[in-house]
Amino acid sequence: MALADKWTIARVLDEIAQYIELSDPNRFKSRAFERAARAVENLNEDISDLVAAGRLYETQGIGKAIGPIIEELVATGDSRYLKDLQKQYPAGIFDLLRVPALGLKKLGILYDKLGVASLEELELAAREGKIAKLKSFGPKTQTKILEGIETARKRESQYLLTTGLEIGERLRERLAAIDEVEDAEVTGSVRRRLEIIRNVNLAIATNDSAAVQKALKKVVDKFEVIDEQTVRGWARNEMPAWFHLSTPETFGANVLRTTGSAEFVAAFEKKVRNARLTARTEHDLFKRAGIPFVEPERRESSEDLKVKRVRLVEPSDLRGTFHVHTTYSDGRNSVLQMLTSAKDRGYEYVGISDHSKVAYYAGGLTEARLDEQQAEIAEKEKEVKPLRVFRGTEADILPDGSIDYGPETLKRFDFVVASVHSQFGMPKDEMTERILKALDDPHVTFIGHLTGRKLLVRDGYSVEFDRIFDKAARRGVMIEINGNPNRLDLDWRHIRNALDRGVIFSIHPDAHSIAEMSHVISGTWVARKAGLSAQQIFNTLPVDEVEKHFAARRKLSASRSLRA
DNA sequence: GCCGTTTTCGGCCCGACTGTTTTCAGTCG
Repeated sequence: MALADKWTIARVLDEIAQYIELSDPNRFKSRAFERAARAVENLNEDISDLVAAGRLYETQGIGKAIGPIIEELVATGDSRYLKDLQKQYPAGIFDLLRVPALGLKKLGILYDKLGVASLEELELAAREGKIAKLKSFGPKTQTKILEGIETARKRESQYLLTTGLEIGERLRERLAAIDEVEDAEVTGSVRRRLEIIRNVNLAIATNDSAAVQKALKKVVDKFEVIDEQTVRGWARNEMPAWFHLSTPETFGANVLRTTGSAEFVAAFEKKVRNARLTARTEHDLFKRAGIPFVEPERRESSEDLKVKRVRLVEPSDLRGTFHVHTTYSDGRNSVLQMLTSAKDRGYEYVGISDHSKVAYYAGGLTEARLDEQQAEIAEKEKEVKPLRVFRGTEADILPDGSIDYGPETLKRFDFVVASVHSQFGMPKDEMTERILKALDDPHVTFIGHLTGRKLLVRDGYSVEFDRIFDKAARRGVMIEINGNPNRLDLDWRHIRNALDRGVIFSIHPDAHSIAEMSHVISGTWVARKAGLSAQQIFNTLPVDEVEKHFAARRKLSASRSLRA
């Protein structure tokens, strides 16, 4: 029984690579550790079996230095090599990577020459002008770092929704275990599925708030009583959690009020003329108020009280999905593993799309590798019948707006996800023209992650949405709702506008592993926040209609290239 | 550090951008 599995080992090797990059001028040394980490991840065999059989060193990328580290991890679950490195640097030094323009090399120099290992020390050094004087640094870098610190600070109090969901659910379970707690529910921006949040809220029903307050002290590390009904607490290194207490009889109002948004709640209370309605559940509260129930995702503004209620799309409405990567490019699971996970989700169809040729950094496929990939799909799809497997690609939209691979190769695909992966800094008009030109290519089926944003890391590139939506609608090119929790791109705030202009959406996981197939769920949050029903999502269609659509697109691209 | 030799050193996935440089290193995708 191994004490470390391949994922743990890969993480250790990656961490070692980071430390080496800090200190060692030979960049290829850290690369070697990264390559070994990827090699370990891609093993198809149990790593402890491999070690036991003495065949570890047959793996490409594992040699006489990294091999023993892996053997030690398998045997003891620990690495002395990593521990020594950790001792040489203060904990948390890698947090500084959140400052844009600061990479591992610069971080290494800053620590070496100035002893800088925290945001505060970095800011002080920059303000005193010490950074500009360092070799290979200068005044512009120093200014950039100061700006970067601002960005990092602003983001420090913000968290991804998925983090809030995890913390909220954990707290809810612990609350539910307290005797005096009748009911507990995660509310606030987490319940509204807002993509960026600042805190976690929980509504608690109890007849003994004193006892619950006492018990809460054991649930969190830090604790502050705001008033009789409200307690704020913090778990170590986590965002603040607000606990809102009420009697079981008024729990419905408690849930409504603490779910928010403030604007929505105010509109609700105005509508019922501030009558003090009591109800044990939120649904009862709506009923007593004579207002049709509003899904929590749809409670951002007062307008949400007025719009016509529709049944919002749910994950179970999706009959398949697209934009799935495999080990052929930068995915971590094989073709068969990804197909199997689609089948296990009960899908009728799935579309595989590895990166295109120019995406070297992501292992983009040359035409020769594409042949191999398609041959493997043809072989493995027999094992997952009746799942229908569509052949696709995530093709780069090149800086001039043309699509990577060119028409001869693009013809081979059932669908093409076209995405921007380079030159993010293009001016708005150029970036817009670039995407508009991509929409002219008849091979393009979907536009992937339209704005390229990475939540809390970088803003998306700026584009003129109206022009892109209009043309996408005219050309019959669909726009992806990328469900990766780090992206959630397109932003839900833009979707209603796109819909009014005739755009069709499709919810994709952008999955790089089996686990990431569940990103379609976060994708549905975006769609629900925008008020979309199943009828407005392409991949709720049954497989024969999807096939029909692709066939029609192919005919179109054939006729257009004839005319050209 | 790993690999693979025209076997014990030299190359290692690309390209744009930026700021620091007189020719290139670090960062980002």
